[in-house]
Amino acid sequence: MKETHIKKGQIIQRKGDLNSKVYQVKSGLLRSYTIDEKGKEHIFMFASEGWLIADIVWPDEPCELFIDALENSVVVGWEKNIRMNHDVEKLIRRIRVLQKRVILLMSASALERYEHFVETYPKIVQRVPQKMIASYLGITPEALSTVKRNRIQKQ
Amino acid sequence: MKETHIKKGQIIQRKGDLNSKVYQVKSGLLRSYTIDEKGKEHIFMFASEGWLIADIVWPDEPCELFIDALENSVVVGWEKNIRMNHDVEKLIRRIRVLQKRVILLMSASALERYEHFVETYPKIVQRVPQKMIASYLGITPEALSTVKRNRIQKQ
DNA sequence: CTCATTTATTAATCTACCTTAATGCAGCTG
DNA sequence: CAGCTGCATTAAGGTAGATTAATAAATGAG
Repeated sequence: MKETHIKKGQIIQRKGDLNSKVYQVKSGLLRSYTIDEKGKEHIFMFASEGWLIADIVWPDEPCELFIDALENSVVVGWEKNIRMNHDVEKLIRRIRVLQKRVILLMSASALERYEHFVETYPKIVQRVPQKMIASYLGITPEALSTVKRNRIQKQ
Repeated sequence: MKETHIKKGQIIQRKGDLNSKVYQVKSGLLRSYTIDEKGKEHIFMFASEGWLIADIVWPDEPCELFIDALENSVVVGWEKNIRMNHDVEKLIRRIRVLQKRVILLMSASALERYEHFVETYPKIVQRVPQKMIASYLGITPEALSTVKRNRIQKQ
Protein backbone atom coordinates (compact mmCIF):
# COMPACT_ATOMS: atom_id res chain seq x y z
CA MET A 1 0.00 0.00 0.00
CA LYS A 2 2.69 2.51 -0.94
CA GLU A 3 1.27 5.77 -2.21
CA THR A 4 3.04 7.53 -5.04
CA HIS A 5 2.78 11.23 -5.79
CA ILE A 6 2.64 12.08 -9.45
CA LYS A 7 2.94 15.54 -10.88
CA LYS A 8 0.70 16.85 -13.62
CA GLY A 9 2.14 15.83 -16.96
CA GLN A 10 4.21 13.01 -15.60
CA ILE A 11 4.07 9.76 -17.55
CA ILE A 12 3.96 6.69 -15.33
CA GLN A 13 3.68 4.07 -18.04
CA ARG A 14 4.82 3.99 -21.64
CA LYS A 15 3.84 1.77 -24.54
CA GLY A 16 6.26 -1.14 -24.66
CA ASP A 17 6.98 -1.13 -20.93
CA LEU A 18 7.12 -4.47 -19.18
CA ASN A 19 5.77 -5.15 -15.71
CA SER A 20 2.97 -2.65 -16.07
CA LYS A 21 0.99 -2.15 -12.90
CA VAL A 22 -2.55 -1.50 -11.85
CA TYR A 23 -2.99 1.94 -10.37
CA GLN A 24 -5.65 2.84 -7.88
CA VAL A 25 -6.27 6.56 -7.92
CA LYS A 26 -6.41 8.11 -4.44
CA SER A 27 -6.68 11.69 -5.68
CA GLY A 28 -6.19 13.61 -8.89
CA LEU A 29 -6.85 12.56 -12.45
CA LEU A 30 -5.06 10.32 -14.93
CA ARG A 31 -5.63 9.07 -18.44
CA SER A 32 -4.56 6.15 -20.61
CA TYR A 33 -3.96 6.64 -24.33
CA THR A 34 -2.13 5.43 -27.43
CA ILE A 35 -0.34 7.22 -30.20
CA ASP A 36 -1.23 5.91 -33.67
CA GLU A 37 1.02 5.55 -36.73
CA LYS A 38 0.14 9.09 -37.78
CA GLY A 39 1.29 10.45 -34.44
CA LYS A 40 -2.17 11.23 -33.08
CA GLU A 41 -3.15 10.60 -29.49
CA HIS A 42 -6.29 8.62 -28.73
CA ILE A 43 -7.53 8.56 -25.17
CA PHE A 44 -9.02 5.34 -23.85
CA MET A 45 -10.02 6.34 -20.37
CA PHE A 46 -9.89 8.94 -17.65
CA ALA A 47 -9.59 7.89 -14.03
CA SER A 48 -10.23 10.07 -11.02
CA GLU A 49 -10.53 9.33 -7.30
CA GLY A 50 -11.53 5.75 -6.56
CA TRP A 51 -10.97 4.40 -10.07
CA LEU A 52 -8.49 1.85 -11.25
CA ILE A 53 -6.39 2.50 -14.30
CA ALA A 54 -4.23 -0.05 -16.05
CA ASP A 55 -3.31 -1.44 -19.39
CA ILE A 56 -5.12 -4.72 -19.82
CA VAL A 57 -2.37 -7.05 -20.95
CA TRP A 58 -1.13 -10.42 -19.92
CA PRO A 59 1.57 -10.12 -17.24
CA ASP A 60 5.05 -9.86 -18.79
CA GLU A 61 3.58 -8.76 -22.09
CA PRO A 62 4.72 -5.30 -23.25
CA CYS A 63 1.92 -2.83 -22.70
CA GLU A 64 0.03 -0.94 -25.35
CA LEU A 65 -0.97 2.22 -23.58
CA PHE A 66 0.59 5.28 -22.06
CA ILE A 67 -0.67 6.49 -18.72
CA ASP A 68 -0.06 10.00 -17.45
CA ALA A 69 -1.41 12.48 -14.94
CA LEU A 70 -3.69 15.35 -15.96
CA GLU A 71 -3.56 16.77 -12.43
CA ASN A 72 -1.18 16.28 -9.54
CA SER A 73 -2.26 12.89 -8.29
CA VAL A 74 -1.72 10.24 -5.69
CA VAL A 75 -1.91 6.59 -6.71
CA VAL A 76 -1.24 3.19 -5.26
CA GLY A 77 0.46 0.87 -7.72
CA TRP A 78 -0.23 -2.85 -7.47
CA GLU A 79 1.79 -5.57 -9.04
CA LYS A 80 -0.36 -7.06 -11.77
CA ASN A 81 -0.67 -10.44 -10.13
CA ILE A 82 -3.04 -13.29 -10.64
CA ARG A 83 -5.51 -11.71 -8.29
CA MET A 84 -5.98 -8.67 -10.49
CA ASN A 85 -6.22 -10.53 -13.71
CA HIS A 86 -8.84 -12.75 -12.26
CA ASP A 87 -11.00 -9.81 -11.46
CA VAL A 88 -13.19 -10.96 -14.28
CA GLU A 89 -15.99 -8.58 -13.49
CA LYS A 90 -13.78 -5.58 -14.23
CA LEU A 91 -12.63 -7.09 -17.51
CA ILE A 92 -16.21 -7.70 -18.55
CA ARG A 93 -17.16 -4.15 -17.65
CA ARG A 94 -14.28 -2.92 -19.76
CA ILE A 95 -15.45 -4.97 -22.72
CA ARG A 96 -18.93 -3.52 -22.36
CA VAL A 97 -17.59 0.02 -22.38
CA LEU A 98 -15.49 -0.67 -25.45
CA GLN A 99 -18.39 -2.33 -27.26
CA LYS A 100 -20.59 0.66 -26.55
CA ARG A 101 -17.88 2.94 -27.82
CA VAL A 102 -17.51 0.99 -31.06
CA ILE A 103 -21.25 1.27 -31.65
CA LEU A 104 -21.23 4.98 -30.93
CA LEU A 105 -18.29 5.55 -33.26
CA MET A 106 -20.06 3.65 -36.01
CA SER A 107 -23.58 4.98 -35.62
CA ALA A 108 -23.68 8.26 -33.72
CA SER A 109 -22.78 11.80 -34.71
CA ALA A 110 -20.17 13.85 -32.89
CA LEU A 111 -22.98 15.65 -31.07
CA GLU A 112 -24.57 12.41 -29.91
CA ARG A 113 -21.22 11.06 -28.75
CA TYR A 114 -20.54 14.26 -26.86
CA GLU A 115 -23.92 14.17 -25.12
CA HIS A 116 -23.34 10.55 -24.17
CA PHE A 117 -19.96 11.46 -22.74
CA VAL A 118 -21.38 14.35 -20.73
CA GLU A 119 -24.13 12.13 -19.33
CA THR A 120 -21.74 9.33 -18.48
CA TYR A 121 -18.84 11.34 -17.07
CA PRO A 122 -20.24 14.73 -16.03
CA LYS A 123 -17.51 15.38 -13.51
CA ILE A 124 -14.70 14.60 -15.92
CA VAL A 125 -15.99 17.21 -18.37
CA GLN A 126 -15.33 19.93 -15.80
CA ARG A 127 -11.76 18.92 -15.17
CA VAL A 128 -10.35 18.03 -18.55
CA PRO A 129 -9.31 20.33 -21.41
CA GLN A 130 -11.66 20.24 -24.41
CA LYS A 131 -9.03 18.89 -26.73
CA MET A 132 -8.79 15.75 -24.63
CA ILE A 133 -12.52 15.21 -24.70
CA ALA A 134 -12.28 15.65 -28.46
CA SER A 135 -9.53 13.04 -28.51
CA TYR A 136 -11.70 10.64 -26.53
CA LEU A 137 -14.61 11.22 -28.89
CA GLY A 138 -12.51 10.80 -32.01
CA ILE A 139 -12.97 14.31 -33.40
CA THR A 140 -10.83 17.43 -33.66
CA PRO A 141 -10.96 20.16 -31.01
CA GLU A 142 -12.34 22.51 -33.67
CA ALA A 143 -15.21 20.14 -34.39
CA LEU A 144 -15.98 19.84 -30.68
CA SER A 145 -16.05 23.60 -30.44
CA THR A 146 -18.75 23.91 -33.08
CA VAL A 147 -20.64 20.93 -31.67
CA LYS A 148 -20.89 22.75 -28.37
CA ARG A 149 -22.04 25.96 -30.03
CA ASN A 150 -24.80 24.18 -31.96
CA ARG A 151 -25.81 22.34 -28.81
CA ILE A 152 -26.32 25.55 -26.86
CA GLN A 153 -28.33 27.14 -29.67
CA LYS A 154 -30.68 24.15 -29.69
CA GLN A 155 -31.61 24.53 -26.05
CA MET B 1 -20.47 -32.14 -25.44
CA LYS B 2 -23.81 -32.05 -27.28
CA GLU B 3 -23.50 -30.77 -30.83
CA THR B 4 -26.24 -28.57 -32.20
CA HIS B 5 -27.00 -28.13 -35.89
CA ILE B 6 -27.94 -24.59 -36.88
CA LYS B 7 -29.33 -23.58 -40.22
CA LYS B 8 -28.17 -20.54 -42.14
CA GLY B 9 -30.10 -17.52 -40.91
CA GLN B 10 -31.10 -19.06 -37.60
CA ILE B 11 -30.72 -16.85 -34.55
CA ILE B 12 -29.39 -18.71 -31.52
CA GLN B 13 -29.19 -15.78 -29.14
CA ARG B 14 -31.13 -12.55 -28.91
CA LYS B 15 -30.42 -9.29 -27.09
CA GLY B 16 -32.07 -9.49 -23.69
CA ASP B 17 -31.86 -13.28 -23.40
CA LEU B 18 -30.82 -14.69 -20.06
CA ASN B 19 -28.57 -17.71 -19.59
CA SER B 20 -26.57 -16.95 -22.70
CA LYS B 21 -24.04 -19.61 -23.56
CA VAL B 22 -20.59 -19.88 -24.99
CA TYR B 23 -20.58 -21.53 -28.39
CA GLN B 24 -17.67 -23.42 -29.81
CA VAL B 25 -17.91 -23.58 -33.59
CA LYS B 26 -17.30 -27.06 -35.00
CA SER B 27 -18.15 -26.12 -38.58
CA GLY B 28 -19.79 -23.29 -40.45
CA LEU B 29 -19.79 -19.58 -39.70
CA LEU B 30 -21.58 -17.38 -37.18
CA ARG B 31 -21.60 -13.73 -36.23
CA SER B 32 -22.49 -11.61 -33.20
CA TYR B 33 -24.07 -8.19 -33.65
CA THR B 34 -26.27 -5.49 -32.16
CA ILE B 35 -29.02 -3.34 -33.56
CA ASP B 36 -28.73 0.33 -32.62
CA GLU B 37 -31.52 2.82 -31.84
CA LYS B 38 -31.73 3.73 -35.51
CA GLY B 39 -32.31 0.10 -36.45
CA LYS B 40 -28.89 -0.49 -37.97
CA GLU B 41 -26.95 -3.71 -37.48
CA HIS B 42 -23.36 -3.56 -36.27
CA ILE B 43 -21.32 -6.73 -36.41
CA PHE B 44 -18.87 -7.37 -33.58
CA MET B 45 -17.32 -10.61 -34.67
CA PHE B 46 -17.37 -13.51 -37.07
CA ALA B 47 -16.55 -17.02 -35.85
CA SER B 48 -15.70 -20.00 -38.03
CA GLU B 49 -14.36 -23.47 -37.25
CA GLY B 50 -12.45 -23.63 -33.99
CA TRP B 51 -13.52 -20.23 -32.67
CA LEU B 52 -15.58 -19.43 -29.63
CA ILE B 53 -18.44 -17.00 -29.88
CA ALA B 54 -20.34 -15.56 -26.95
CA ASP B 55 -21.69 -12.41 -25.49
CA ILE B 56 -19.36 -11.28 -22.77
CA VAL B 57 -21.70 -10.62 -19.88
CA TRP B 58 -21.86 -11.61 -16.28
CA PRO B 59 -23.85 -14.84 -15.84
CA ASP B 60 -27.57 -14.13 -15.30
CA GLU B 61 -27.22 -10.69 -16.84
CA PRO B 62 -29.35 -10.13 -19.97
CA CYS B 63 -27.13 -10.25 -23.02
CA GLU B 64 -26.40 -7.42 -25.38
CA LEU B 65 -25.72 -9.19 -28.63
CA PHE B 66 -27.52 -11.28 -31.18
CA ILE B 67 -25.79 -14.35 -32.55
CA ASP B 68 -26.85 -16.04 -35.77
CA ALA B 69 -25.52 -18.40 -38.42
CA LEU B 70 -24.25 -17.14 -41.78
CA GLU B 71 -23.84 -20.72 -43.01
CA ASN B 72 -25.28 -24.02 -41.88
CA SER B 73 -23.21 -24.68 -38.80
CA VAL B 74 -22.51 -27.11 -35.99
CA VAL B 75 -21.76 -25.74 -32.54
CA VAL B 76 -21.29 -27.00 -29.01
CA GLY B 77 -22.98 -24.80 -26.44
CA TRP B 78 -21.41 -24.55 -22.99
CA GLU B 79 -23.08 -23.24 -19.92
CA LYS B 80 -21.36 -19.99 -19.08
CA ASN B 81 -19.88 -21.29 -15.88
CA ILE B 82 -17.05 -20.13 -13.71
CA ARG B 83 -14.60 -21.98 -15.87
CA MET B 84 -15.35 -19.87 -18.94
CA ASN B 85 -15.47 -16.58 -17.18
CA HIS B 86 -12.13 -17.28 -15.67
CA ASP B 87 -10.60 -17.76 -19.05
CA VAL B 88 -8.98 -14.42 -18.53
CA GLU B 89 -6.67 -14.73 -21.49
CA LYS B 90 -9.61 -14.75 -23.90
CA LEU B 91 -11.14 -11.70 -22.24
CA ILE B 92 -7.87 -9.84 -22.51
CA ARG B 93 -7.55 -10.77 -26.15
CA ARG B 94 -11.06 -9.48 -26.72
CA ILE B 95 -10.19 -6.17 -25.09
CA ARG B 96 -7.16 -5.86 -27.32
CA VAL B 97 -9.22 -6.43 -30.43
CA LEU B 98 -11.80 -3.86 -29.34
CA GLN B 99 -9.12 -1.30 -28.48
CA LYS B 100 -7.55 -1.76 -31.89
CA ARG B 101 -10.93 -1.33 -33.48
CA VAL B 102 -11.61 1.89 -31.60
CA ILE B 103 -8.30 3.29 -32.79
CA LEU B 104 -8.97 2.27 -36.37
CA LEU B 105 -12.44 3.81 -36.29
CA MET B 106 -10.99 7.03 -34.94
CA SER B 107 -7.89 7.35 -37.07
CA ALA B 108 -8.07 5.23 -40.21
CA SER B 109 -9.95 5.69 -43.47
CA ALA B 110 -12.44 3.15 -44.79
CA LEU B 111 -9.73 1.87 -47.13
CA GLU B 112 -7.24 1.40 -44.31
CA ARG B 113 -9.81 -0.37 -42.18
CA TYR B 114 -10.71 -2.65 -45.06
CA GLU B 115 -7.08 -3.55 -45.71
CA HIS B 116 -6.58 -4.28 -42.02
CA PHE B 117 -9.63 -6.53 -42.06
CA VAL B 118 -8.45 -8.42 -45.14
CA GLU B 119 -5.03 -8.95 -43.59
CA THR B 120 -6.45 -10.07 -40.27
CA TYR B 121 -9.30 -12.27 -41.50
CA PRO B 122 -8.47 -13.25 -45.09
CA LYS B 123 -10.60 -16.37 -45.00
CA ILE B 124 -13.67 -14.62 -43.66
CA VAL B 125 -13.61 -12.19 -46.57
CA GLN B 126 -14.20 -15.06 -48.98
CA ARG B 127 -17.22 -16.39 -47.14
CA VAL B 128 -19.18 -13.35 -46.06
CA PRO B 129 -21.36 -11.01 -48.15
CA GLN B 130 -19.85 -7.57 -48.72
CA LYS B 131 -22.58 -5.81 -46.86
CA MET B 132 -21.60 -7.62 -43.67
CA ILE B 133 -17.97 -6.65 -44.03
CA ALA B 134 -19.20 -3.11 -44.52
CA SER B 135 -21.23 -3.43 -41.33
CA TYR B 136 -18.17 -4.66 -39.45
CA LEU B 137 -16.11 -1.76 -40.80
CA GLY B 138 -18.75 0.82 -39.98
CA ILE B 139 -19.43 1.96 -43.55
CA THR B 140 -22.21 1.44 -46.08
CA PRO B 141 -22.05 -1.35 -48.69
CA GLU B 142 -21.90 1.35 -51.38
CA ALA B 143 -18.84 2.89 -49.77
CA LEU B 144 -17.14 -0.50 -49.54
CA SER B 145 -17.84 -1.02 -53.21
CA THR B 146 -16.01 2.14 -54.21
CA VAL B 147 -13.23 1.46 -51.72
CA LYS B 148 -12.60 -1.85 -53.45
CA ARG B 149 -12.62 -0.26 -56.89
CA ASN B 150 -10.09 2.40 -55.89
CA ARG B 151 -7.97 -0.28 -54.26
CA ILE B 152 -7.74 -2.33 -57.42
CA GLN B 153 -6.88 0.69 -59.53
CA LYS B 154 -3.99 1.53 -57.22
CA GLN B 155 -2.34 -1.84 -57.69
C1' DC C 1 3.65 41.25 -13.36
C1' DT C 2 5.12 40.23 -18.10
C1' DC C 3 6.03 37.48 -21.78
C1' DA C 4 5.55 32.99 -23.93
C1' DT C 5 3.02 29.00 -24.65
C1' DT C 6 -0.88 26.36 -24.80
C1' DT C 7 -5.81 26.10 -25.49
C1' DA C 8 -10.30 27.55 -27.45
C1' DT C 9 -13.00 29.76 -30.87
C1' DT C 10 -14.41 31.08 -35.47
C1' DA C 11 -14.62 30.97 -40.38
C1' DA C 12 -13.48 29.28 -45.20
C1' DT C 13 -12.47 25.55 -47.86
C1' DC C 14 -12.09 20.67 -48.83
C1' DT C 15 -13.11 15.73 -48.80
C1' DA C 16 -14.60 11.17 -47.32
C1' DC C 17 -18.45 9.05 -46.76
C1' DC C 18 -23.70 8.98 -46.78
C1' DT C 19 -28.10 9.03 -49.19
C1' DT C 20 -30.83 8.07 -52.89
C1' DA C 21 -31.80 5.88 -56.94
C1' DA C 22 -31.18 3.20 -60.99
C1' DT C 23 -29.19 -1.03 -63.13
C1' DG C 24 -27.39 -5.57 -63.52
C1' DC C 25 -26.81 -10.05 -61.61
C1' DA C 26 -27.20 -14.22 -59.23
C1' DG C 27 -30.01 -17.63 -56.73
C1' DC C 28 -34.62 -19.37 -55.47
C1' DT C 29 -39.32 -20.77 -56.03
C1' DG C 30 -43.52 -21.92 -58.23
C1' DC D 1 -39.11 -21.43 -67.71
C1' DA D 2 -40.53 -16.75 -65.86
C1' DG D 3 -40.73 -13.93 -61.93
C1' DC D 4 -39.23 -12.62 -57.50
C1' DT D 5 -35.88 -11.27 -54.03
C1' DG D 6 -31.60 -9.92 -52.25
C1' DC D 7 -26.88 -8.38 -53.29
C1' DA D 8 -23.36 -5.61 -55.71
C1' DT D 9 -22.22 -1.82 -58.47
C1' DT D 10 -22.34 2.85 -60.23
C1' DA D 11 -23.32 7.65 -60.23
C1' DA D 12 -25.22 12.28 -58.59
C1' DG D 13 -25.82 15.21 -54.95
C1' DG D 14 -25.54 16.33 -49.99
C1' DT D 15 -23.33 16.73 -45.40
C1' DA D 16 -20.51 16.02 -41.25
C1' DG D 17 -16.36 16.71 -39.92
C1' DA D 18 -11.18 17.58 -41.31
C1' DT D 19 -7.86 20.96 -42.46
C1' DT D 20 -5.95 25.35 -42.43
C1' DA D 21 -5.33 29.72 -40.65
C1' DA D 22 -6.13 33.68 -37.90
C1' DT D 23 -7.45 35.53 -33.45
C1' DA D 24 -8.57 35.50 -28.66
C1' DA D 25 -8.33 33.72 -24.14
C1' DA D 26 -6.23 31.18 -20.52
C1' DT D 27 -2.24 29.24 -18.34
C1' DG D 28 2.31 29.03 -16.81
C1' DA D 29 7.26 30.34 -16.09
C1' DG D 30 10.71 33.51 -14.93
